[in-house]
Amino acid sequence: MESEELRNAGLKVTTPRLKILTLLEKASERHMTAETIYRLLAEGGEVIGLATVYRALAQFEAAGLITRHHFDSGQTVYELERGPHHDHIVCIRCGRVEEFYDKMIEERQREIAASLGFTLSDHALTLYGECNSPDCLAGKG
Amino acid sequence: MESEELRNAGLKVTTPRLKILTLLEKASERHMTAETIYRLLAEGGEVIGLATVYRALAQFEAAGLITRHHFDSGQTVYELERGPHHDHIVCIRCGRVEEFYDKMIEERQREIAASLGFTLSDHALTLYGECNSPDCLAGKG
DNA sequence: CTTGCTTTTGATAATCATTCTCATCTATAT
DNA sequence: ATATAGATGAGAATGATTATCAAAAGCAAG
Repeated sequence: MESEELRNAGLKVTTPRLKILTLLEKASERHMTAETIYRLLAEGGEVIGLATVYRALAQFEAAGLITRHHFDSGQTVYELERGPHHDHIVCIRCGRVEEFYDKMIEERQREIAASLGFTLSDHALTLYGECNSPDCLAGKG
Repeated sequence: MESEELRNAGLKVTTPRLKILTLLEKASERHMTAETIYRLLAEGGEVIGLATVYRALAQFEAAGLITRHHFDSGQTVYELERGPHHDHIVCIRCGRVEEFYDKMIEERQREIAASLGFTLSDHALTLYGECNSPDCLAGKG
């Protein structure tokens, strides 16, 4: 239950936090902007202040519940942290996001960082291209 | 000469554009924010409107003269396009940026995109870690 | 090398995403 | 039920970037 997750993260269990966390778990789209989360909640009748949405997202991120991504479009998107690490591929036409994991790339990154004298702590890999899904080719995807 | 580059890019040769392009070519730091470019020019006695800096950078990017990067800090940095493609590794302590190119990673990316049904057009790979340079370990790097 | 027309520039207003402020409200321990 | 630290919401503030518009500069023609 979401209450547990919040408690474990050292956060008080409040209505706004529960609503936001639940949305992140239930929404069909895994990668959302703060604005989108705010809007989806409002459309569902749950009006939560935008500032509260930003605050909760920052706290969830600090607690490791979610991850923040900066794609090249400049938008900041949040994603519920579940399952193992993965990278992203974004469709430049319809914006759809897919995930992937590649062991070889992960290993090479560590080698490269080491060879440059860095202690690797994180990385961001995003591929951009055109997904050729029917929806995308049609118009809006 | 820079005038040529501007003309080839289909841009009129103007003083502000020349100054900005020259700075990008001469500066010791290859990755700069618009604000930094503005400040460096001002310090060098070349006061150019900040709006003009942004405009010129956008035009240079459209012309393929420079590239824009979004690192996870959220800041937008511009880099003169010279030499072949490369990716970046950023020190999370001092902000230093190094470049690298890895053929194996490049190839895997193409394979991954294809396997997911995408036509790859671009990618952004940035590693984050601590560079262990003396300057960085000291204090400011 | 002046004229005229188009583009560019600079100062500043506007916009957008995000964070801050602060008075009010709520979760939770007692 | 009560006290209190922490959370919320509305809107102001901030920072980065873009838009507006009058004045200035580039460039082609005479």
